[in-house]
Amino acid sequence: MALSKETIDRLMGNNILAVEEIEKKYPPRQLSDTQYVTRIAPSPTGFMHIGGIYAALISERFAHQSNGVFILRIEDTDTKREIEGATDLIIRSLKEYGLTVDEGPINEKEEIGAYGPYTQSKRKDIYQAYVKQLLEKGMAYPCFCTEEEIEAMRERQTKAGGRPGYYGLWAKDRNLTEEQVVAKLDAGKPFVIRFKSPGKYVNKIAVEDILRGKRFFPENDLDIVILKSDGLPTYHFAHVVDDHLMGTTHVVRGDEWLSSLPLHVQLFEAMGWKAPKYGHIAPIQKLDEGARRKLSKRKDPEANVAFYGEKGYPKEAVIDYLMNLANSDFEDYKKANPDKTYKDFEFKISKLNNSGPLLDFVKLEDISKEFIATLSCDELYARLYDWAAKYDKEMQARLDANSGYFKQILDIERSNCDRVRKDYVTFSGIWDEIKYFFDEEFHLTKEDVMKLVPNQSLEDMQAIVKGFVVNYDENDDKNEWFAKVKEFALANGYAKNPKEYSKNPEAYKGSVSDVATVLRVLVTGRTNSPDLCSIMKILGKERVLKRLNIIN
RNA sequence: GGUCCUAUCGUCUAGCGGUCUAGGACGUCGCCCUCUCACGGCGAAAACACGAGUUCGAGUCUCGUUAGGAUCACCA
Repeated sequence: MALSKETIDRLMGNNILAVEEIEKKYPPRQLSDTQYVTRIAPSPTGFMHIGGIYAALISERFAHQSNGVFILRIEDTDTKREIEGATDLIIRSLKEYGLTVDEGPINEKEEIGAYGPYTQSKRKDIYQAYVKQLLEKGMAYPCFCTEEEIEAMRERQTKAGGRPGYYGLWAKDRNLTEEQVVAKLDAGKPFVIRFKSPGKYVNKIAVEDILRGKRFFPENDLDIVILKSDGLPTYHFAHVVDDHLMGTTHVVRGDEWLSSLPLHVQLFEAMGWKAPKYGHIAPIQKLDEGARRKLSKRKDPEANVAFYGEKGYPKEAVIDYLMNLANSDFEDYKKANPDKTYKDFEFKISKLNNSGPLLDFVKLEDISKEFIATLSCDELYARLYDWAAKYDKEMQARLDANSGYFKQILDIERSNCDRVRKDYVTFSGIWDEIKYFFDEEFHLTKEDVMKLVPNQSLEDMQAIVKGFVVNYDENDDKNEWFAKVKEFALANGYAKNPKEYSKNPEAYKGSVSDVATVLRVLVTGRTNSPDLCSIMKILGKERVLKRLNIIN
């Protein structure tokens, strides 16, 4: 019972594309069955969510691992929520994390790929052509209900204990006669186009999910809106049209879509198209006062990928962490293959957790630390510099002014030793670890020292300094340097090692480690630091002596 | 409320009927190494949500219960 051609033209206008023409422009891809086409389809509504990167990583791996195609499609059909610059941010974020898109927008103006446009607002004509086709087949109809009417209907439905929605007898515009439609059109009433669902709620359908296996749902019987009054499609319809035309083989998306799966399957069937395979992934969650919840865009700063950049987590660490969340055996792989990257790892989408992983910063920090430890001094310097240039101008200025000095500092126990220290967790945290190397940041007082070394008297500390200074030669290597410290310690009532001391604490003033601690605190203001001998060499004799003199 | 998803150490998880007195990683704790702190090495504590069933045998299969989560828009 389709409407007449005239009425459909009034509904849709009369310069609608022919669907045959469209289909011709989007030929099936020449790919084998084992090459997958995936996509991520974010909305430009604000910042890039870490969950978006997570989903992108999964889709990207899935596609590229199979020698397939990874598409970026911008879903900007909600003009009210759209935010200026958000598309650009999405593109930049993906790029930053090494998620290479084969097709899609590459900046605000250009795009790559033969199946575009990849921005939904630019595909308006395409959707409308298919809506018109559905109208012609009598599988869709105009609905003139106002938002208030729909709202009132929903209220009545829920009050009566029923299922809310535009379906069955509630779908009052479903069987409008041609005359009624024309009359409403004449009256200038705004309308939407709804899909005339052929489904029955009591029927059960089976749908295959690549992560979860076969699942059963009630058939969809909701006459959902496919074309909004602004002429743009809703997600459901755009998804079906785009993924058909673009040849998507696997739709990997958030599990919030699971419940509309019956609808999407039905839509594909109504269009006469083969539906893609679906995989629904659970969202990343966080622990909030003992309860798990989805990361909130508004409440949680860590939901924003920019957060990780600002903090200076290396992007490799973030990706490795996310990969670990997706496939926990990735860390075993990394351990067995330290030189390989996540791209060499055989990612298995079926191994994804179905309940939603919890964001764990302790683990991320561990991965980050391990990664930074693999960097050479020059690499670390370059990475730190890039970070500073973007997020910390003051730090950048310091690096510019003292690059050689910084490299010396960053190289302590790095290139010249087989086990690299893991003091640096993030780029933003490095400065705090090393700022004692800068006199303007070094304000140690006698009182500070006494607080930091409570088990040594001032006299003993002064004696240690005196004993150290007489023999100090800045050209000594590590062994010579330490031999002198030891010599002094032994001659002055300190045990030669902590074990000896703890065996017989009454016999000593402390152990050689106490001697080292006194020197360390005086020189660095901290009770822990990398190799003291190296630090002193970098600082230079003059400054070392000045610092040692603090307690005199 | 309807529909749907999920459930193994604190966290990420391995496990796909016997090889599970449940394995790994991070974290925690202890010991060793050690000039401090680290690094490294070794070790410990730490989990199958609960209840029925199927079976010779259940973490693994079925059903219930409970608890989390998602969804029910002219938002995606």
